[in-house]
Amino acid sequence: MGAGPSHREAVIGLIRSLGRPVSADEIRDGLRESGIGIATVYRIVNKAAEEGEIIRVELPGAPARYEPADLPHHHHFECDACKRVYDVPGCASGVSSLAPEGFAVESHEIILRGTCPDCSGVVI
Amino acid sequence: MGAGPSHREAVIGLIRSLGRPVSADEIRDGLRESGIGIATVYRIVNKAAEEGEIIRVELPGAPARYEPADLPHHHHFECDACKRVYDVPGCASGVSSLAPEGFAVESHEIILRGTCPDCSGVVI
DNA sequence: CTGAGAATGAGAATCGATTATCATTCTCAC
DNA sequence: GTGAGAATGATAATCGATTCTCATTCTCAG
Repeated sequence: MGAGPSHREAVIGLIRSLGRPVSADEIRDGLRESGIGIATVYRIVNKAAEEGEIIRVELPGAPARYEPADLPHHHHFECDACKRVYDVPGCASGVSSLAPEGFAVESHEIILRGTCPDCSGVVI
Repeated sequence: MGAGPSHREAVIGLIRSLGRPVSADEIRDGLRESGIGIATVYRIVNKAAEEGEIIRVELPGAPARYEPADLPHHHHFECDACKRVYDVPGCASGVSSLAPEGFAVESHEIILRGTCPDCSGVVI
């Protein structure tokens, strides 16, 4: 039986520490000194997502990303330049009431796009 | 071969008439009596998107969909049951101002999910 | 130490969406 | 009617993401 696989701790720790949703590739790159393989990264995030510790964040045309499941309600910002995804706290009011009569809204998602501070090119 | 309208007219006409974004498969199925092939559907929508007549709508985990480029600003509702995507008129106020300091927002996208009227099971 | 069982990494396999290929068919100016 | 060139459909090929396979390595109770 497992007592506490260090790979799992490293993966979950990375996801919790970065403060933004990370892809499987980003996880492997972030832990490359440990020599972890991509298959192991997928095994760990799939299991952790199944157990409810993390959630899968899917954006159009991008690989799945993962973030802690216990974050408060928030949305995402995708940088057009570096493709990184950031968390955006808060929510717009009246989002659910946009749906026409007859549509039962159960969840919603807001994606902002543009340029992140790192890529803004504005060097002061 | 049907002496009907050209394939391009049929495809664009279907996209304009349905009032919701449609995928390449939906287009072929909607025009199956014409015997149009999936390759031709892709050729037409790619060219029309390039020319600016239609736009590609990408949602997470779904094939690309296409809708007229001249629609007013709106968003989308994806039915969890039938997977169809509907247009939702209007927009939530203050969406762009959600981004933290330093993030330059250039566009945004709102996706509502839930059950559409067709799938609600409420028969009146 | 030892063996059973779990975990791992490398790479092959798969998956759905989209694109490329190519022989055939169609169009139309002449 | 003819021929050049464009359009088409069937299907093979490709693509990126993810999963599967399997030989090897690790862990640890006995």
